Amino acid sequence: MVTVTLPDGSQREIECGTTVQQFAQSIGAGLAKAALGGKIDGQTVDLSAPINADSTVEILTWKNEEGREIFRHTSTHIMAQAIKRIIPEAKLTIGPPLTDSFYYDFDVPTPLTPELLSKIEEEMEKIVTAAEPITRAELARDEAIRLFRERGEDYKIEIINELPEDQTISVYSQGEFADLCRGPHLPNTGYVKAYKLLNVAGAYWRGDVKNKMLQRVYGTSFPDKKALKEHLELLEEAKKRDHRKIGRELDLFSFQEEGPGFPFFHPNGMVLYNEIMTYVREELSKLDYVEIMTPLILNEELWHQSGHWDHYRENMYFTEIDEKAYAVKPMNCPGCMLVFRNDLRSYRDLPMKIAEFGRVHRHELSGVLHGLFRVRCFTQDDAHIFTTPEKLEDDITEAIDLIRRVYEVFGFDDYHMELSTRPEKALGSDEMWDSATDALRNALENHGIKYKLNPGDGAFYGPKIDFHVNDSLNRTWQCGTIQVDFSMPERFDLNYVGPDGQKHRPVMVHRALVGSLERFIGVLIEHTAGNFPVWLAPVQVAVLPISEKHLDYAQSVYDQLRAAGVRATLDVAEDKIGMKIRNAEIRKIPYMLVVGEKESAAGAVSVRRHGKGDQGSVPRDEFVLKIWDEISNRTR
RNA sequence: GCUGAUGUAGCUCAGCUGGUAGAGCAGCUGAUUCGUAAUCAGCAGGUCGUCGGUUCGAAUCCGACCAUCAGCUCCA
Repeated sequence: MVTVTLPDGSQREIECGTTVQQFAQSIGAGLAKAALGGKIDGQTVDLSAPINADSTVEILTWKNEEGREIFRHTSTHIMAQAIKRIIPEAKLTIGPPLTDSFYYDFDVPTPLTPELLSKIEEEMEKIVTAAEPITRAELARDEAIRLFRERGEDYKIEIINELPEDQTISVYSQGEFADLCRGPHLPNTGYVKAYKLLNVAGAYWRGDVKNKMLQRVYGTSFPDKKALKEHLELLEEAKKRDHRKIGRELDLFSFQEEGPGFPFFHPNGMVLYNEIMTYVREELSKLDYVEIMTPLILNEELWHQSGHWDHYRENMYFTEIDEKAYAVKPMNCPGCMLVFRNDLRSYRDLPMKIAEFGRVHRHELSGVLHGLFRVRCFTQDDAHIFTTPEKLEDDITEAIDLIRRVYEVFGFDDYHMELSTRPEKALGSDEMWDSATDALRNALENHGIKYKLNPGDGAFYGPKIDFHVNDSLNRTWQCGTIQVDFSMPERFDLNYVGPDGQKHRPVMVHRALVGSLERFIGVLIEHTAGNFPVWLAPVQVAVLPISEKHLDYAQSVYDQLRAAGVRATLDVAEDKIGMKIRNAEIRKIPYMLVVGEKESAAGAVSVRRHGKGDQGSVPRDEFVLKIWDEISNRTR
């Protein structure tokens, strides 16, 4: 007998060699039915794995992330089996589960077509219906190599050869299909009741452009059809929030063939742009920032000095003026360096916080352009903080607080932070790196902030904290950032005069709150689905006269709103009120004021809130006060 | 940049195997003056992404280019 400890701390005695499946059965039939795999002492295992010693055991179901991974991993094998049946010469590579989907990469003689997907799905159906038992076998290295050589699976052999000597090599089989796989897997293929192949795409072997391009098939799967349907509807819903679509519908911005990757902001989009800048400026002035503006084009020499020519040339645009080489700035820092260096600085000036809404141009690969999320020209709400090593942590803390406050005002809670540390190729001494990394880490931990650690992912000039925000399809985009920089002050020979009368080298921090205004606006659009809070809405109020007879009164209401600084429109069209409301609703205007006979007699307005319907009639002055309050407080 | 897909009116889309383009919405004009998500009628709008080729004839077939979309991190 062995003693099994469950996650809740309770213990059970069971016979040695009992499988996870049997153990689940002994707890309850329901659990046994829901079980997808197990976890013995923290190690995920098949349901058929025996429990051979005293251990902690957890039964994994759809509710556990690991359970879902097992489920998706088996799904990817089923898909691979189906594809091997249709294209026998397809070579298997890797096929992992993702958060809510899975994929498998194949080396195939001709690219897969979307039409093939339904054929593959039909074949998968057969495999699922057959409920093929899935078996695990542990093989010696040479046996495994022989097996995959016979099957012509060159990539699997490559993988085996790279596995450490002491690694157990396991092969999972179902019917005629066998795959090198660590597992664990479901007991049979019948578990995967609902699945859908989503798309095909190219992907490089091991993600390296130098390698051969493989064909990747994406799919998703669920234990039942209902869950699959809900998931697909969610994807559909997310597409409706796509900022590119809403940007067109609300006439916020456009892209033109004449400038791929260079967004054109329309009047409505400019309102968002300017409101964001106004708000950020308010926050900056509270913290004693100063603001500068530096040129877009600067002599190429500067970029040699800054190191961008060495490290960032590929992404830069170059030009010539009076037969001299110039570059369009991809970052704002060098310009700011020149401003700092333009004067003698005292320790009394530090920390010196210099902000710039800097417009930068970067040559991104054509294939990665993506609406406002990935553009070739954007404005950063940049700032460079010149400080001393002693004050560094306080300045970082202030920046973190600022970023979080700003995100809160915009209604964001779906973001996470990542701390990136020293990469292989790095400038500066170990001590500098350690103290800067500590400053960042302490600032995070003193706030009790959870963060993801990216060892070796820092910039060559210093460690950083990045803020990542999720889009409607759960893709993450970097927005805010706080980066410590040892390199720039050195390269530009920046100094300040200390209390001792000697020259000292300042520490520099780059920081951006929303990052790229363009990207942030994109995220904001998806986050709100275009239903902006009143303070941001391009049009805040639509005044809708019932008929021409009420135009004069409507005009006076409109004038009053405009005089109060409210962005209002007056709908003078000869439409019925239903049509005017519909038009305003479609444009997602937060407030509609219906004015007719009753209102003009009472000096009132009938308020209709976007998406919420009629809110009843209020005196016009009262409405103006209320909306003014909402705007100036930036109510979410 | 690479792989695949797509490109027809401002928007959304139709146009089978080649026979010189069509709808709805939006726009304009007129009628209607109306109470909380679409009043009626008429008009106008496209060198079918660009350039080249095949053909008596190309939106349709072929090629190149441009743009857009998905993917190119998840390690058996």
